[in-house]
Amino acid sequence: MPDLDIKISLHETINSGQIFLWENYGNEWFVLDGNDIIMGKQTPFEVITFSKIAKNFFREDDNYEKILKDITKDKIVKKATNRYPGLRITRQDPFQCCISFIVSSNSNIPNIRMRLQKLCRKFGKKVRFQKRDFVLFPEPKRLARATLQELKECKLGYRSKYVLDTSQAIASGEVDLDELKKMKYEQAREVLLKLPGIGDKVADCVMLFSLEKLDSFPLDTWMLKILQKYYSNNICIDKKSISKKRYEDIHQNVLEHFGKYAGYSQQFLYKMERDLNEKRWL
DNA sequence: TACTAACCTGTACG
DNA sequence: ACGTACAGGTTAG
Repeated sequence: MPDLDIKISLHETINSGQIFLWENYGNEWFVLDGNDIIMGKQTPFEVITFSKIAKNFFREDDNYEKILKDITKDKIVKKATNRYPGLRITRQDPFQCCISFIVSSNSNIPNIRMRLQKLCRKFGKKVRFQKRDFVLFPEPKRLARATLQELKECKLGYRSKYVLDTSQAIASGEVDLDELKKMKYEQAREVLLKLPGIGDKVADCVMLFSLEKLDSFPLDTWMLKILQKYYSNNICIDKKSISKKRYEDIHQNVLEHFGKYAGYSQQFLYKMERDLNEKRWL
């Protein structure tokens, strides 16, 4: 019996480029999230965590209908919401989210996944959950005392130094990611941008997927392409890459056009355009 | 302030 | 085969 009133689609959500460490076994989906594991079953819908703490990983607490009503004022977004019913933004562990997107720079999804898996295997704790073996994502303090050599063995390349320095800043308490949840977008952004390896785009990803900033709108190469393709009348983008000042300008324009749930709009648009271009999600 | 080149690495393509 | 280009960007100059 297909669920006609599907509120959360595990398949669409997990296959939308916001999560890299996941596995699917039929009806069951497992997502690595910090020192926890999220297991979702699609039908009947159920979410169980390794920690037994409910954390609304799929943002079950969002008023999805209200958000859809708001973002579908835009016709292109409306089309995407019809195509991907149940696509959600996730609420991820902030540290894992930081490292994941630092590692994502100038790379592609299969490669990002490979690096993160190597990080887990080298530094993560082994656990057993639902009769399966997993290795958790490493804790900040563990990565903080890794060597550059070890990180390079995980194929992080020049990102190794960024991962090490950022891990140290977080492990030492110099930057408290949980504190950023309480701040406004601009304030949290300012703090994140001080961390090495975190620039405009990565900061937006971290804020959208782990720091409760639904007004974040990561501007990657795909989103720039999308804005040029569908929104050239509303938002002017002349080049392939953009400068720092331009990024802030465009974000302001984007917010005015898409509204306070711009992050959700972004996820639907991103998902649609990637699929249109037959890009891999794993 | 705005713009560029360099950057690790795996994979897809010619 | 084997070389080249490119991928959810960031940084230094």
